[in-house]
Amino acid sequence: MLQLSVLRENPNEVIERLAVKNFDAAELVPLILKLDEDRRAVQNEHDSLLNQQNTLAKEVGDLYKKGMKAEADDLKNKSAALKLSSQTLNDKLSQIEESLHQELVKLPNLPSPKVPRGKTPEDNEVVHQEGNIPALYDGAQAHWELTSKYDIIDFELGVKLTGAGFPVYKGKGARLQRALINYFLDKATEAGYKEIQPPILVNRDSGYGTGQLPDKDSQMYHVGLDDYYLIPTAEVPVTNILRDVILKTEELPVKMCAYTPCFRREAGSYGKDVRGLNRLHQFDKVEIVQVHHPDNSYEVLDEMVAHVSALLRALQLPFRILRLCGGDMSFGSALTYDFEVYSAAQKKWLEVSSVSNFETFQSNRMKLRFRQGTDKPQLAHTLNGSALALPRIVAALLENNQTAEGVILPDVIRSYTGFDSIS
RNA sequence: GGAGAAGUGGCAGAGUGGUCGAUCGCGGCGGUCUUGAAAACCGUUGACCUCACGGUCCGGGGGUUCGAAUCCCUCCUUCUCCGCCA
Repeated sequence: MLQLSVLRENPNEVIERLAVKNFDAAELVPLILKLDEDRRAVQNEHDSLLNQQNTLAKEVGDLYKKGMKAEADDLKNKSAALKLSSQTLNDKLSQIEESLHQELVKLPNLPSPKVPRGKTPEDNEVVHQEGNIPALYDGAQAHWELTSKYDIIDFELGVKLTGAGFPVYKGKGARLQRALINYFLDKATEAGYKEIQPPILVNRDSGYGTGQLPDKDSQMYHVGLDDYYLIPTAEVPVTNILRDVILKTEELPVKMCAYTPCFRREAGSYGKDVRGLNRLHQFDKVEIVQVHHPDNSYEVLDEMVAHVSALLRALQLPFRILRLCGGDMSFGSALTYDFEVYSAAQKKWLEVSSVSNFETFQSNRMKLRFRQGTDKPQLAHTLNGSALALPRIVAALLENNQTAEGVILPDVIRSYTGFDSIS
């Protein structure tokens, strides 16, 4: 959620910058400012009525103490009239506040100046690429063929148990999952992130805090009986740990990481992109989250990008980094870098990580603040990134490292798996 | 699931209808003293809206009253005991 103060001070700049995200705020911004003005006017009126009521109530008390019952009863009548009109104003005030809030949450976060204009993924800017695209041998297969050939991931069995997009990992496949999770968590811990094991069901407040609610609720699985949501990413419970918290400056930065399964309904995505591990309803992911002072959050974003790069480098996967264009960015992000690995048999770049700075967009929603000395509390910046999402990493590892004799695993993961190859 | 108790400021804990936004303590911050520190002493110390005046907030919501942290209803949460259980 954008801060009202920003809208008040630079309404035109807000409109211009949102245009980079292809969001037309030309009507919404003035509407919000009008509601804001109304709110303050009504609140002033309401305040002064309450003030009169408070004064009257005190006078009534004094009169009773002095035994002047008749005068007191007189004032009571006056007070009753005041109460009626202040109630009306109060209703009006809540009404305005509600619609103000309703309109305000419609505004996406402002893109940082670095964000390129553009509408589609083609307009994303490739800022870095490294690693060699492997030349595969003649009989090379896509990962969904390899997984069934070696019996390590069973998609059909998942359909039997649950439905499409819920694969069953078996034997070395299951072991590889566990190995990657441990490896990623160890690396995050080395980098100073505190490991968290959060709930994977969250309530509405949490969903709202990170920005999934109210708009993207159709992308989350919902447990109706208890009104809980299955998390689409660990970002939701982990960032919400600090909801309604005022930190001391010395406590910044807060660095947390977590492994969780993630659940996404992926409503509306069909076709060949969903083949095999490419798009699942349940998948494993290690997430890194930082809460930072606004002054250097962009340096921290670079640091997180470097962390993810190091992981992919260690796994010897060819990858590239994209700076997302305005049209491809998420609602709440100010700047996002996507990581894609090249999966050689599919001959496709697959997104395996997304690292974003949300600036104060999330912290404003969840009242996540810090205090410098005895100053007023100030909104912190929140950042997060996948480090990493497993399925497409597994897909690329299988496809890129396949030989006629089997899949050869990269060195760094072997001490975690306990085996060197899958055959 | 059954029975009972409780939810007040960073923590601890008073307050049960009328200057209570809230006593006191601890912690925090500032100061005096000290070579420095500790101790001691003095002062200060919640959040939100508002340019300000002023207003709001004692788990959430609703109600009674001229007036509620204090009374009533309801929901939520926590604790204790019993039952069940990974």
